Amino acid sequence: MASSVAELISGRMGEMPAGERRAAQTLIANYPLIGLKTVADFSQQAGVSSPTILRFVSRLGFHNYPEFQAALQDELAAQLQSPLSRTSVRPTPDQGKTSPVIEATLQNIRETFRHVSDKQIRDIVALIARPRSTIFLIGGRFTDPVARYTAAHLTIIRPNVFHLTGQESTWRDRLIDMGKRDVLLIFDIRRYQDSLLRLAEKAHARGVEIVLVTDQWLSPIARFARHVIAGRTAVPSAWDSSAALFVVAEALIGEATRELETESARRIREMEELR
Amino acid sequence: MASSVAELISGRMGEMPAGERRAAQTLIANYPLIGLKTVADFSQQAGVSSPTILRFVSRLGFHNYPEFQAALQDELAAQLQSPLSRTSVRPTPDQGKTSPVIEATLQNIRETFRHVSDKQIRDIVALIARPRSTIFLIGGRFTDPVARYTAAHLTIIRPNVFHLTGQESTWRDRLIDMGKRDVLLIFDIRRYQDSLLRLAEKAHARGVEIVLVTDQWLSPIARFARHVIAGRTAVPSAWDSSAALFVVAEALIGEATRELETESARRIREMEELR
DNA sequence: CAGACGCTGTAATTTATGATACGTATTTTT
DNA sequence: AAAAATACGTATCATAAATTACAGCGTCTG
Repeated sequence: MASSVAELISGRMGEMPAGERRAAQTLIANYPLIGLKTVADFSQQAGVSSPTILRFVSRLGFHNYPEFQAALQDELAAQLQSPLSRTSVRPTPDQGKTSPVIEATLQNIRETFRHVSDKQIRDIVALIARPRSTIFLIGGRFTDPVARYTAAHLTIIRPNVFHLTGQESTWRDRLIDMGKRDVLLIFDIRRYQDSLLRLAEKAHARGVEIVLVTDQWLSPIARFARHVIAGRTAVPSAWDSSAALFVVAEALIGEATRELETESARRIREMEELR
Repeated sequence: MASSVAELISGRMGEMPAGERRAAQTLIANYPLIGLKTVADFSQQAGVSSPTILRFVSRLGFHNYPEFQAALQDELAAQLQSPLSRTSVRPTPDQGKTSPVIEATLQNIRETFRHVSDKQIRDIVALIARPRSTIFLIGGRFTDPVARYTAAHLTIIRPNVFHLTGQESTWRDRLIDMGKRDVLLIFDIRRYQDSLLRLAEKAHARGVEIVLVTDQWLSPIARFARHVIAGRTAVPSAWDSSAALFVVAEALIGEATRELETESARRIREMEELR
């Protein structure tokens, strides 16, 4: 079972007539992007007619052109997810023999921050650092600890930070305290929890600014969120990894601390004195 | 002159209405492949209608959808051309590479696992997976969330997992339940907490096997611990980073799950049925 | 509270894309 | 060298995709 389209091609290049071979060569030379464009583009680039392209694709075993494009996209998706697994590039310089799960985790963190812009972080931090707003935090079954971690730090650098804890009914009642100036920071990865969605919906209805940290498949809460950060969670293990979300949380904490530098320094000093 | 589409998006995300922002978030989360599919696919994935996608694209400054796709393809082409420049061809080229704090975090994780031997992990997992023992978990001010996270997972794959929560007096009383067969998993980084040290000492006196996950300066609890894992926590920020500890926890969870594969599968199945 | 504005989805419209039929050219075979 | 078979391109068709028009809805504003 040939896995990649490129493999398929090199396997059957021999049996192909001249025109189709030109198509094959063009595709390999611009792999795989030319295959994602239209048949017309592809045919022009290859210097053949569009039916030739279609025959070529059909010879590869695909029933129609979109099916062929879907295969290319899937490959590309897999490649972009884990750049290190590319067959062409195998840099492994000194990172040597850490376990695959750890490597995947590191890659997830990197990849996550590739998709998060500075501006996004700054915008969220601006919300978090806004002195007059109250901040509520909550997470799902496995991510709630990350929410707690974040809360533990934020509560030191600024007032009015509350982690929504305990029974669902308990924090549902806290909705009454939330208003337009306030911020709800939610961590939610699949399988997404209905209870969190309901909370987000109601909070949104009250005008609360919702910040969502989720996985790359986006929790349905994204619908109500002002800001969404999508972290990578896939690792070769029975569980998803929340490490990337954890690092996102640390990044937010770090930036918020810098933002609130003077105030937080004062708070910390006062706290020390209270011991 | 904004070069990348991702950059464009993060620049204008703020001015966008809710629906278009959802589109933006979905695109960023699956960058850039979802943008190469059809408008219908994109809209469905984002949970909005196709006109919203078109308006979103138009707001980014493109005159039509194909033009937008062409821009994405050009980016992708540049990226695929020189795989090694993946890190340099970034959505936000203004910061060069990932922020120093993130880089330090990644380095910490890697460094941590360089010093942790497979045997160490295996020994600890053997303890955790021992069916007859009860497992208690606890952490310090900032690391307790990591303990909770670990507990949340372990409690799924095996019985008798307890996170020591609430007041110090509460968990001190749980000491009475701890015996020689049991395991106490402690997370503690500086500034080390006296309360945890006292707990560890007493548990040790009762013959409990203590596993300590700490920072590289080793919590005093190490004196009582059967196994110690020292993670790196230093980052250029106001706070220490617990990310390495978090990944250590995930590694333990992952290995324990594999170890208890058959039993945990059965438990998970039963749990599903109980819904 | 009424009116205006802006956002969003449904449905109709237009565009362009993939697929097919057929005739011509090219190669292969005897 | 002639006939057969295969390959290829032109022109046409069907269909799927992008686009536009419009109406409903919610949200701010005076």
